[in-house]
Amino acid sequence: MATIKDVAKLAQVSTATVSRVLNGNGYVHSETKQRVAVAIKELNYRPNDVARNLFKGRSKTIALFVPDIMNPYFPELARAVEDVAQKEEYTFILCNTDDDLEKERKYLEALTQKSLDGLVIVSSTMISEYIKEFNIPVVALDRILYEGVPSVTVNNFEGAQEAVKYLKEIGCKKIAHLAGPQDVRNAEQRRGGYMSEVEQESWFQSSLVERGGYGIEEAMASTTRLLKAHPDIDGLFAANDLMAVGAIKACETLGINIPDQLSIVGFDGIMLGKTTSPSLTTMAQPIYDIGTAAVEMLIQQIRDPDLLIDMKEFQVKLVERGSTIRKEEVT
Amino acid sequence: MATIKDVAKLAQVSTATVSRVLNGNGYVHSETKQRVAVAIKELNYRPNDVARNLFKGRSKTIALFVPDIMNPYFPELARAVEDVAQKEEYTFILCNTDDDLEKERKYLEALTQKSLDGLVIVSSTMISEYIKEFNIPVVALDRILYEGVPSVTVNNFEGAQEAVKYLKEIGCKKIAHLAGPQDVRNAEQRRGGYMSEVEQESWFQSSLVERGGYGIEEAMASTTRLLKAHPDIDGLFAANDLMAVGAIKACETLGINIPDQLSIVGFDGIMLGKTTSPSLTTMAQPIYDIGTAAVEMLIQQIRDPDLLIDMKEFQVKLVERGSTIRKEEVT
DNA sequence: TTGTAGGCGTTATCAG
DNA sequence: CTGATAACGCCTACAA
Repeated sequence: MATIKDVAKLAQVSTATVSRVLNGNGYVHSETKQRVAVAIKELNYRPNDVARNLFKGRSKTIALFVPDIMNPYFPELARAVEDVAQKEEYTFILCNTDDDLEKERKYLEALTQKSLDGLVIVSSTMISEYIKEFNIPVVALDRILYEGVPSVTVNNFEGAQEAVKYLKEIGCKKIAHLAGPQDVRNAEQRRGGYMSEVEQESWFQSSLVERGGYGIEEAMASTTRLLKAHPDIDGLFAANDLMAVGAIKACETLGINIPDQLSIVGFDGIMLGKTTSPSLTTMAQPIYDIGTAAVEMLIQQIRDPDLLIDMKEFQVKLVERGSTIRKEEVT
Repeated sequence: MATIKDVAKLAQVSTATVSRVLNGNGYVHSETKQRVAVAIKELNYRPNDVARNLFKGRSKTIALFVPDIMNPYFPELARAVEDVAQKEEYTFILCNTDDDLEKERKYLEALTQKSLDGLVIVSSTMISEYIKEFNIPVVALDRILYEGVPSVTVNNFEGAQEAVKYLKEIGCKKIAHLAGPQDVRNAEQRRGGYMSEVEQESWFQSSLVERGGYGIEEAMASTTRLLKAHPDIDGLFAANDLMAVGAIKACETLGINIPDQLSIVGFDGIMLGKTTSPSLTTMAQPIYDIGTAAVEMLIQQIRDPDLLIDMKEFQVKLVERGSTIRKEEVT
């Protein structure tokens, strides 16, 4: 690998001059600039970023922390973040945290040593103390960490309300909820939205809410329990699409026809919902846009660290597909 | 951030000594070692990796090039690569190349400037010249690049043969093939496997092979065309799971019952195949293991650059699910 | 067993 | 307009 010295020697100038033409700083006679340019081309010289980073103390690198890239929600997010990073000439590091505080800490420590510039993080575990300690620009995504960290989220509460309203409107008379993990903020918000819509209903009982993890298998079990206890449920709102898919699978096994006997609405709008049979009606998040917004916010923070904290909230949108159907009015 | 100098000062030794205890090099009196250790703890000192990398010329960083992380095959792969990287204390960089040669080149250039240590690459476009030029350890994954690059693959040809044999065995009398892109090596191998099994059959016609991209939508169109032209097809082998899912969706629209009227077998074993209705019979790849093997091979290359080229081939395995059914013998 | 000094490749400052 | 030179933080001969 050629270094700046080689270029300087070949062009018969000092390294300082080469550096100047490289960065477009200071004055350089156009003729010497030419000579340098030629030398650079000649040697196929590329500046060493590591040396640069050492000098500057930053690395033009950002990381994305997700619980698990295999969860279908995250690839689209990762894609968005990577696209922007690439466009802005940042290197993109991906970390799977498994929502494990210890793993998060390790990653952060390792990356700090590499002068990481910033971090987009999806986490329900990461605590303020840690982040503050590392003193690095952060944007929280999907789930708010704590006051004082810029974040990008969606209107979980209202989205959930809308989902339930929709189920009511198409004629559901008894609507259950598959709730997500208690320690995940957005899951609680969605449950809150559901509750606010059904609490006053005469048919409501607390046993219509079934708790579980954010996964397919668990949701299948939950759904089965739910339908055994309440065979007359005709509407189901799942806290995320994965759970909704689990519900669909469970109903397939139980011989319950969707949407005729039971209408199901999910949350997230992941691709998976398009390929099930029936395909899944869902409250879709603009996942790609969320990711884009998050990095852009992050890069702003990096450029101007004492920018005021920004919070952006996206709106979810009802996407009607095959898992719900409007009941015929029986007047 | 505390530096090695701060530690040296506090421990009343030279930076050389601190460096020695840090790296376990050379002799250091156990007592001074203690003092240094205390100072390190005291200052919460962490060595600056950028400076280290500058000195050493390597960065403890590896990258994974995939066409698009949103393609359901890749998250599992990425997870595997990242897991090993993390375990071996490498930083993991993810790049979406869109199978675009120019993008690949840009990434490679940028990463080379950052002293990338090695690269796992899934690509049908990347050409030998480029890689050689950058002179960096590489492991090709899923699709072989060219002779002389270590690679990890699966037995595409035999796997495809097995899929077709299986369809025959369960009683299919006319088996079509949804072939993948012509410029993707593994797609051609799978087509080859199919051909070798059907060429001799009296019912075979070349129009039973329908070409298309590796995506759902295209496959829906191809399937529809295929079934219009040959309504009597009772078996279908798709070059990958995504296409198979497309085929299932198309049949749903066409009112063709799967598996009763048509048995479908995919290739890859992605999670998506579990959630369709019916669920997808497929030739499953050990995706996670493949990823693991690739990085491990890469790290070996990094440690010992003039190791002999290694090629590893994994076996695909038939996973029977709902999209195929054994026909009753009519004797 | 420990310290000194030079260098990894760049950039910014300060003279000239 | 250009060239020395001192950092950035760390590591490894070479001396002592």
